[in-house]
Amino acid sequence: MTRDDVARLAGTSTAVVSYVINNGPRPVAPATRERVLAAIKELGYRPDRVAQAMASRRTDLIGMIVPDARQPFFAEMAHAVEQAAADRGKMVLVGNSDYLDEREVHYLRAFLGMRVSGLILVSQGPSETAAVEIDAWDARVVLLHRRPEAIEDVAVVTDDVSGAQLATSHLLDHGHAYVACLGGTEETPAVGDPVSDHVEGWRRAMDEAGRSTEGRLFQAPYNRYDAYQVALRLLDGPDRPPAIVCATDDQAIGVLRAARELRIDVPGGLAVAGFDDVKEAGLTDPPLTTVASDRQAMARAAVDLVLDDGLRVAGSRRERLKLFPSRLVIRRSCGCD
Amino acid sequence: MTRDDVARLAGTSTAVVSYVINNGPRPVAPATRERVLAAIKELGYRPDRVAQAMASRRTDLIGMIVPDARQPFFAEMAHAVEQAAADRGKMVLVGNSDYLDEREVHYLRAFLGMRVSGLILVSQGPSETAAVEIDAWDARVVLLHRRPEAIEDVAVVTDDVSGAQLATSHLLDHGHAYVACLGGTEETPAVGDPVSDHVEGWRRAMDEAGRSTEGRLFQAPYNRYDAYQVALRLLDGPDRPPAIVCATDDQAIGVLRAARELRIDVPGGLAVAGFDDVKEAGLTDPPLTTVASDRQAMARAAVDLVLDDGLRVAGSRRERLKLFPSRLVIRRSCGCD
DNA sequence: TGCTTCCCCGGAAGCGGTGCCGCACCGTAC
DNA sequence: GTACGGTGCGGCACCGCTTCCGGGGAAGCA
Repeated sequence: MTRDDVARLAGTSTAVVSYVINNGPRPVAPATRERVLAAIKELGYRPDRVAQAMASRRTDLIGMIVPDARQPFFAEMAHAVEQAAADRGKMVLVGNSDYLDEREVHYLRAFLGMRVSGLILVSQGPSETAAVEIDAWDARVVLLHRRPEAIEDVAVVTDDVSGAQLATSHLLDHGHAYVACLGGTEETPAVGDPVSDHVEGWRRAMDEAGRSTEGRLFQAPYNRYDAYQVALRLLDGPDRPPAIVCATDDQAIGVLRAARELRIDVPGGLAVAGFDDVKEAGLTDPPLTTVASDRQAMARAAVDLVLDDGLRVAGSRRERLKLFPSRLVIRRSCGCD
Repeated sequence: MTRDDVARLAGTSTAVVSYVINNGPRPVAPATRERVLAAIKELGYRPDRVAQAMASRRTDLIGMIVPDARQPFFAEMAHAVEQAAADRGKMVLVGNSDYLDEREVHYLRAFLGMRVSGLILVSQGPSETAAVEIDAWDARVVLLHRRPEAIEDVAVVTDDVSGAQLATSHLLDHGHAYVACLGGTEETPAVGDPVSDHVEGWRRAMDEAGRSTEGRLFQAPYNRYDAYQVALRLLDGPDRPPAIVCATDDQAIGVLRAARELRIDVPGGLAVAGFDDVKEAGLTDPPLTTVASDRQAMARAAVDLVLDDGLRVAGSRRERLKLFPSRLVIRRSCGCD
């Protein structure tokens, strides 16, 4: 089934079939349109998207790369983006980098080669190869959630510094001597990594309260399983911290699990706060106090930026930034209630 | 940058460039090949995948449709498929149907229009529209995990009946008077729905042990959040069941959470078993006894079937089935240890 | 040396659409 | 009756790549 068949049956040219399918670029007389539509239906004709993409040099695809869609936060993010894109008639292809630069670039190349109309990148590492690939293709990219230094493109991120500060202060307000911080795995996380911002926010809050941060920053991968292992060791020691802010909810869930294992009461013996407000945060025991931002709105912003020409704005990195506010969601793991 | 540029720089024809890129279909003299490769590198040429797809009438894409990739089970399944496909040089596009027939068909059409080389369908509802769409396109489809009656294609599924039977018997062996079952939401789940098989397995085990199943089957959506709500009501009643087998681990997690809320000790006051063995099952409190199957192998089988011509086999539905065994993973929620 | 045979390579015809450009036809103004 | 503007369609040149087919040159053989 090709346009030719349709054109023949409708007794028109193939051009007219195109005009009808795309509502343009030239008008078609109502009667002709009807004939074409009828022929399409009769033959069960479906335009070949590949051929359309080839000829029109565009697609209604958006590529999205995330570190690992099995983690709830990324899964929810991807879902939000999918919805926002669907609202604008676009489809999202998502690829998992598995926290590997190499796979990130692999998907980047693959998506770009597929002529996606834009790319939403929830980056992981330093992404230097990704950066060169991006401007080799002169691709339309928006960074979401993380903002690696190597990549200059427009970014949609949350105010992680304030968020962490909020959470830390809140924990401090509960009267704890200090608050430990569970960051990412990197010794010195790159600028643009939300986790480094979390750490920064935590530092500020601690400083303001006049507490030392010395030796109170711990490292764990962002997922609950590894964080659980780390927390097991951390909480079992002699100087167990009275409170912990985590860089992600998933880590916090691991901490909660470790605390239960060790029969440490939360929040009685240990206060915990997370970050991201994943859906599950409401169903942990105790429910997790965490830092939220408007995921829907961020997804929409990212999609809008990538589709409209919001990307090509000039200006410094700071200006090419869409910063969403963080707010504290108080549940019970902090000691409230 | 097109092939023409490469050909010009290398001093060959465009055909030769193709031969080099694809290692065929005709051989190229080593010296020529080198020149072409050098030109490609110098220009930073990347073949246009869309044009390749258009000309060759194939892609290295596999479409996959799942109900909701935010649920751990589907996320893990998708990940396994992604890996299996990557091993064979293919890329997977995944779409979420959100349990809506309409969106399932939407993705089906979209993927088919993109000329994917095959489709792996983790279906949800009855999928009748999906079925007509599939043979309208004469698409290469393999069903994974679920097997709606409307779709005739080859399926890769687990032996859910035995699995549920195993789990139920095990719970019974712990001496409980009976085992309740938490199934899906449908009054009469369609044939091919694993959940209906779970229920069937549960029935058999109960029958064998001479226990009545009357009024002991309950309904809940497959996710932890809704299952939690259902469990809250179920467990709070006067005749709380002594043991429950759930149709999915996610439901079981919801049940565990509800039990904790109600201060019911698991497994002391309530034994629980799940189904699927998602990663998280090892990290619940208590760790979840569940039914596992080899997800890796199933993913590989699905990918192999969809890519090779395993699909076109004749034979009855029963013959067009790849059944993977279920095995019981004993942890602590059942009362062991 | 003349004729096959084989190996490499190039020309060119698609793949299934898009969309520019121009033509034919009709109605209106003069 | 001729000139003219507008409207609706159709011809056709692409988009960038694959791959068939055939030609030309070198090597092999008599």
